[in-house]
Amino acid sequence: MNVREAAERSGLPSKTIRYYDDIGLVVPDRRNNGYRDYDNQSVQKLAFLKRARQLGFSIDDCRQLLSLYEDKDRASADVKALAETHLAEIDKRLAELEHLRGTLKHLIHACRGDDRPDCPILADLSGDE
Amino acid sequence: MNVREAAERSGLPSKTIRYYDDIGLVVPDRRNNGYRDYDNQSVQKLAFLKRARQLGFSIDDCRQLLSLYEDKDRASADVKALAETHLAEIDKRLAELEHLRGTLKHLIHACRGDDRPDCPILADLSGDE
DNA sequence: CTTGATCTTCCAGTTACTGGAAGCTTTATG
DNA sequence: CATAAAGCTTCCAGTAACTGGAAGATCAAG
Repeated sequence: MNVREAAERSGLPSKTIRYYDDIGLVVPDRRNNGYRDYDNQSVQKLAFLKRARQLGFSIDDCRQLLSLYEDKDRASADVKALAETHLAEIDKRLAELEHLRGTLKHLIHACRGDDRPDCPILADLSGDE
Repeated sequence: MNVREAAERSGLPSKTIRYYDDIGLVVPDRRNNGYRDYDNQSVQKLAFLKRARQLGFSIDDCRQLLSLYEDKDRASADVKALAETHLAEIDKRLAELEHLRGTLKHLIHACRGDDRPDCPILADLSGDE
């Protein structure tokens, strides 16, 4: 499929998809006319990238994550170690997101209007880790 | 306190803290010698920014989030609406992170070594929403 | 067979930092 | 007191990851 359809299915702008091709992150086949030709697997990788980038993982992180599925030469233990490193990172972010959620929820329920200047949420903003 | 100590306490590099001053995100007092002087509240905002940025919220999002605590002129209903918008965004990201976590966990447990080329995780990469 | 939409590459601009130079201030040491 | 190291300042240039726009090729419809 063309880049436009890959964009629609993955949720990423075509511009970004071409950029990911340029940097070798998701490289599609080319047709005789030079057009990029994406298959379903590439679209899935792109959708995965959309998620992971949105969640603050760097392009380099994403490259590693994608390599988990691609690098057939890597030893099984390495794959597992790499995946577990990223899993720990994800768990850390989950905890931080949940903290952020709690802070905001607290704000909504406890601090309205005139009470806000005195509300104690700022003291809680930085978390407790 | 000086920028260095604010950096140590918030976890952000001093460079970034100066940048946040430049763009008016967290503006400290200045001493007579021109040095920036941060108080605890600013440090807490900086730590909050570290979290939120790491989790993929833009500077503009962060500006809004910080304004929830600062803008005393805003009507209570507006504050609540803004906070709830961001809360919804956070919930969406929580779900995405959890999905990512599930994918990785599945990889670790179900696909090792020689089985990987055939493992069905790629088909699951893009999620189901 | 032309018009309009999509595709291509390339180059410039944006966001959010990040590193380094040049210089002032403060602090530690002889 | 001198002076050297450390830390502060501003400013300017560079990086990462896009993002927009120009110039031109290609394709699908009327």
